[in-house]
Amino acid sequence: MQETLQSLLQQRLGDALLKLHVDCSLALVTPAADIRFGDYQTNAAMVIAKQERKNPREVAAQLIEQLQVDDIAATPEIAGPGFINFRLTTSFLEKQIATLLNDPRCGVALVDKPQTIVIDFSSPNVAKPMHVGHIKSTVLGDALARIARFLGHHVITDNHLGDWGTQFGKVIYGVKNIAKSKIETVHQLVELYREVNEKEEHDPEMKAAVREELVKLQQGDAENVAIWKEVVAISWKEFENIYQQLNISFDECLGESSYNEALEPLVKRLEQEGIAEESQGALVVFFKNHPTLAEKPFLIRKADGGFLYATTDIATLEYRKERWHPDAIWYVCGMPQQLHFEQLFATAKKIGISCELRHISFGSILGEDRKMMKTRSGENVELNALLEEALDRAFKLVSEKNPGFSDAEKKEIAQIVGLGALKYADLMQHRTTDTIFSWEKMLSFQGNTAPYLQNAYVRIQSILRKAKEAGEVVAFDSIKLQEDAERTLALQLLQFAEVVPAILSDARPNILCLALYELANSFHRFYEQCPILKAEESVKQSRLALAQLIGCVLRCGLELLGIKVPERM
RNA sequence: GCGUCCGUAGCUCAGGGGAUAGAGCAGGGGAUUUCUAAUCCCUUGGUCGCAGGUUCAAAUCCUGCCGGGCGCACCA
Repeated sequence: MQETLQSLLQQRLGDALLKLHVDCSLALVTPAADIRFGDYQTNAAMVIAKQERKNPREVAAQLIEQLQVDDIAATPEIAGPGFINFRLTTSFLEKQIATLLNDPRCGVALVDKPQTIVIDFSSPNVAKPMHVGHIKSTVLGDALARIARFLGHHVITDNHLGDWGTQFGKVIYGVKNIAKSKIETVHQLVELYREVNEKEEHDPEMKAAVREELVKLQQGDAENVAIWKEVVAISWKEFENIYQQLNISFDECLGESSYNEALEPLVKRLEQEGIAEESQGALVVFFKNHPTLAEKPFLIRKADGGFLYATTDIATLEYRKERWHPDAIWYVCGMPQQLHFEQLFATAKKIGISCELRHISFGSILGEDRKMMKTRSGENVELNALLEEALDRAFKLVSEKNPGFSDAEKKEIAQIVGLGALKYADLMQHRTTDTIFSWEKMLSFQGNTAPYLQNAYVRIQSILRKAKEAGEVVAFDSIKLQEDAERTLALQLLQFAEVVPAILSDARPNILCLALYELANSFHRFYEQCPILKAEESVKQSRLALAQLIGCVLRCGLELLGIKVPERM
């Protein structure tokens, strides 16, 4: 297991505590809260002082006497109420940074105990277009999958498509009775659905006919099944196009329809086992002694005998358990569905499914008016339109800056920058905070945005290209950290190994975004202050190597978020 | 009504027991014959919704209140 700076210091602290015969798991080494306090700090003395009713600064002094860090840091200092501050030596940082060169993992260790994790995300509904509401689940789920895989976990991504349900009665009725020509797009399906929906309101006969079509589908009627399959295929074609643009793929796309056969026996079993009971004509699961769910029954069969998405979700859970024996299942799904997942997980407990179940929820996307984002006519904003606008805006941006690029190159760059900006905007905030959608902000070159990070990368590549053209053969074997800017960069580069593993504990890619932003910011400062190509030979070598390393970490970090980097922009 | 999440600078947000609460934008002032200024530097701006409590230490934990979002039986 590779050490990070933090774990190394933590170990040294542990050794010192051992010598003092103190057992204290709360004594933590953390990155310094402020550069004035050095590189890392520990509150160990204060925690121990509390336990043993001693003076914290005295405890700190004793601790420092036992701390063996002279090979890596200056003598630790006591500060404030009893913090111990560590300042790593430059030579140690230089030594450590050398291990990063040529490391494709940028210093990030694999986890000790790989887990099998099923990640359920995206999950759009068939016969409807994907809209803004799907983007967070899709982008966040993909990023988490990439990160978990990178750390060595066995990840199964599963797109739980909404490809079954009452809406198909209407769609099939529409296809059979209303459609004038062959249906080829999701928009036509939506139109059809809308028309049927409106007409059946004041037409009981039609309502009955719609219902009949649904029943026939559920009973396996050949014609209706064929229409259903066609509808799924039309939808999938459009989804696939979006996923392709977003560079997102799935191991499995087991939609709700995959579990049709399992529902009946499942419900019977739950009833027999006394887990579910009848109530007001429906079959429900009660959680009688649960603090908050006591009065919230979980409906698994309607009074009319139909099943619900709760039913499908239980069946899906059992299927996943059986097929993959996962250690964890993550549901990347919006906040409004919290109650549903609490109920689902409580049910899982009742039926003896013990793997870790997490609802990874996230905030909504709001318009600049702070209300749910809608089009002027009050409809959901379609994802297709959103992607198109991202590409458009990015294309204009590139064209302004680099009119000389060919259209093909501009398009390629627009794709990377525009979609990167869109994804990054969904990942850079704490996931539960609502996002206020703003093209201007996400495409800005200032602040914590994808273009800012991509631009840092592009500048690095430009320098490396020039170096190559000038015939520089860079021996990336030694980095000398002379300037403050260089030292800061080295520290941040080494801390990448600490940040990435920390993301999953609370599913928060935003901490990676922040770290990358700070790295890019430090690079830009370094870029202003420290000439690279014009520096004298030995310094040039070191700075080129440092720049290359920054580029690698930026690229690696952005890739973990599902974002690409351009070579020019 | 019950549940749940949230209230931090003019705006958008970090920070979720530790030091003097941080960024970006906006406002003010500077830097460019460039290694891509799509950048950088300096600066103004905050009783962390309010009131109690726990603690050596609270924006952070607990309780109450105020204000908002979302969810609560046959949609997903």
